[in-house]
Amino acid sequence: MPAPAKTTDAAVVAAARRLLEAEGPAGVTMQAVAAAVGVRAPSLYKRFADRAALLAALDAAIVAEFAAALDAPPGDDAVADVAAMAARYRAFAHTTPHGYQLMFSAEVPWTEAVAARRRAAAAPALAAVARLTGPERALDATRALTAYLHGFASMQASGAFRFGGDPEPAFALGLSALLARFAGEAVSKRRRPAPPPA
Amino acid sequence: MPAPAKTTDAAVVAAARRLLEAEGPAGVTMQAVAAAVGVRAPSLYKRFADRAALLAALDAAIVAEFAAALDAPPGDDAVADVAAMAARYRAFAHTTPHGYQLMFSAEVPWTEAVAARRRAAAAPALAAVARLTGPERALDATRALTAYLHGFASMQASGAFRFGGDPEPAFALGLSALLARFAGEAVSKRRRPAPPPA
DNA sequence: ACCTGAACACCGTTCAAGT
DNA sequence: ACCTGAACACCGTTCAAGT
Repeated sequence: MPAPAKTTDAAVVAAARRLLEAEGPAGVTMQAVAAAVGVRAPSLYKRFADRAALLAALDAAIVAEFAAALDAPPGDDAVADVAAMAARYRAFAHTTPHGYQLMFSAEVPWTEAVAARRRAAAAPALAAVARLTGPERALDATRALTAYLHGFASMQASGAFRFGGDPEPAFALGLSALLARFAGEAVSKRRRPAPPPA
Repeated sequence: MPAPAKTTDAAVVAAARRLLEAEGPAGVTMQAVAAAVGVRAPSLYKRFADRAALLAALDAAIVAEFAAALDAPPGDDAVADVAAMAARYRAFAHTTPHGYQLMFSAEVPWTEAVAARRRAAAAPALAAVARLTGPERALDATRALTAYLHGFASMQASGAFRFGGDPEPAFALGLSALLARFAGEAVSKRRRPAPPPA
């Protein structure tokens, strides 16, 4: 009758999280995770239906980390707030590349629960962008900005931009183009005088 | 002494290409590729050092496909040329998602040869952007644009943007913001009158 | 109730043996 | 020269048997 649990769901996910960042997704094997919590691989199937379910739980933990990393109280400059959030986004992707990439990986099966978590995590970003664009354009603007941030982060992570020098000016150029348009085009460049008539 | 080759490197890569698009990267196993060319898995090791080398050859084939899909003769409107290239970029990613994604996958080991192929494939895009920005800003602008296109394509492929309706207006918004900045800010929006003095 | 060893199907990879 | 079966280490997963 004694059946002492040797571990917990949370401990399993935490072990998976450590393995992910240390070894990449291929290092998150059922055997390695089990060993990290002092158990044999078959025991994990009492807690998670299969490896995909474990990865989905890991994804949930990472989305929470990510949302916390993006979070900051709004200041009085909406442009600066969004720019700062963009910087935090990049910092997270750079600091924890495997965790970041798992959120976009096909290894995490797409379910309604996954989608709901992402929407919840995106809400503060949407709100910050809305302060810049108004509510009408907030969704489109957030999508465009997120695409840009994700594209830059993932290309940098996968080794693109390895030549031709510093990618920072390129990042700044694209970001300022987006923010300027979102804010109504009067932000980071003075208007030039009208061109002379033809 | 007879030792008739049953297949060729090109046939192996072509079989891998078909498997990739049909089943995703996990479907590209040495056994499945071998079976597709009428051979047993160990024979593939006479042609490719290991699965990573096969994937590198597959990547080369895909980069060539991609470059061909982007290619088009320049017209007389540089903005329209870049916008059209962006549309072809998206079309490729949408039509052949697994092929597209392999180019950014960690499964393809990063080597100097891989990097050289990518630079060659990016040259026409760089040239098209240079017609818009001048040579000084062309590299930064191409990087920013590529990040945006890649981000949008990969988020759409991974199922983001599944809610809140059509992602097309978001794509158009971000693209026009980038192109307007690249072209010097006078493209898709009329200047507003100067704000009244404070 | 939870844990375990043994087993199965499936990988990538090596290698001695065939022709 | 190229191909093959057999073998090995390693996966994910199942299940009967232990406590």
